[in-house]
Amino acid sequence: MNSSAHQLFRQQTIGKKKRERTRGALLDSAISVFANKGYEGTRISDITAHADVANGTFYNYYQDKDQLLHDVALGLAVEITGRINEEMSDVTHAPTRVALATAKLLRTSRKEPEWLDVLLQGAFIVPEVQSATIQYLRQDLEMGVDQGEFNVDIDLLLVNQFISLIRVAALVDPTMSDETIKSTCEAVLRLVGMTTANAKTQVIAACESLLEA
Amino acid sequence: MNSSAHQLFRQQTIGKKKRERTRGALLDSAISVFANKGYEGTRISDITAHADVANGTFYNYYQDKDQLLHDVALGLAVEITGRINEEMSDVTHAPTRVALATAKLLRTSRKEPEWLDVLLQGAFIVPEVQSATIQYLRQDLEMGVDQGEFNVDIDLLLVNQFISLIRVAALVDPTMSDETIKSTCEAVLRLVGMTTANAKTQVIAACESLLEA
DNA sequence: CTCATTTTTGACATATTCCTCATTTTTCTT
DNA sequence: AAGAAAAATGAGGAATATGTCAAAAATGAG
Repeated sequence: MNSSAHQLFRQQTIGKKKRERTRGALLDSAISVFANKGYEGTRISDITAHADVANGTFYNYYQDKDQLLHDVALGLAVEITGRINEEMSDVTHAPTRVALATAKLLRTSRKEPEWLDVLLQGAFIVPEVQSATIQYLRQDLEMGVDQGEFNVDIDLLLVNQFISLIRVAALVDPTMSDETIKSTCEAVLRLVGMTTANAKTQVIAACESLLEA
Repeated sequence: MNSSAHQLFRQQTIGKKKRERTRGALLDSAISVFANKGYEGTRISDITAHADVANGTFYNYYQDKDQLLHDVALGLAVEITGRINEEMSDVTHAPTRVALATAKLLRTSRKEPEWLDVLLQGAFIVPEVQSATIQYLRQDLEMGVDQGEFNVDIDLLLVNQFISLIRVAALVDPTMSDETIKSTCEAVLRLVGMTTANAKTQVIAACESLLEA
């Protein structure tokens, strides 16, 4: 086995001691297996087989699947939100930030569909991952209200509605076409109270560099 | 065992032959167990124990869990959408229909949280249940566009976004407060392109008889 | 009530997964 | 290169689940 396209955690552990490298292999394998079989449907042996290590090796690193999901999903959350926020450090217009972040996230999912899948599974199971995921989003939403662009109460329900629109995009169109990305960006802007027309305009402006047509 | 509050399928099979009554008991038990342990996490023995029948009895009725989920979720879909549609047969204003249907569905979930939970699990796993669930919704959405009230393209993505907002309400607030119901109704109307203000007005008008405050 | 038919039962054989740990292999420091 | 420490191994015992079936029990039509 060990035929993952991605290498997120192994990349991070190159050069380090064997212990960290094996952990990286387990984490990378967990991404693939969780994404393909779902968290519940995943057996420990699926992960060790995928990582090309013996069954017992798993238990040198984790006590159970939950701990593994925790580490994997949190690692993904840090990686993904970190990248996106970095790339948007100079954007101060809230609708632009929200549209851009959504588009960038969904584009990540086009390249690495497993990442978003596992991140979202984690966000709905591990509270700590949910917090990490929500954190930046909530800031941008409140910024939008302060700027008078968004017209809606920001609460836990709204933030979860937002995340669920992301999830649906990945579910309905796993190839994540530009069309799906644009539609989703527009939908989240409508959700936060922008008009259909404004949402369209914002998405075109914010994503012209990211997307075609 | 057999301590369900609800009695949906047993109610439907009272007076019929033993075979149908046992099937009803299995279906009712499946609702409770699927809702509490999730489809993947459910063991056949959980269901037979809950239904107060022997292990082998399950196999007199179903070959596997999938078939059971199919029957349960489809039965719930028919029951729930049937009731709601009947109660709205005289409503022709699309925004009112959508707000009302959403509010009624979520109120059902307050009384029988397990029903909506299992229905949605089914909708994401069994294609036939998804079709049954989407059917009426899509009609109302297209009606809203024709009436010039909704301002958005109706496609599979949108319909799934709609359903996911329902799901989130149940997830974030299992008690399903009036507040959550109203917020969700407003969110779905914003999603289909109404302004925040219009959405609020519509929800108040449509749901004044259903909800307090 | 009778008894052929239908339905239920639960022990059991099979299969799967988990987790441990004594042993082997690898790592890497000196 | 030697050798102590670290890591990996995989056989196997314990626990859990599945699906079968001959026998027992319940049903309900006449």
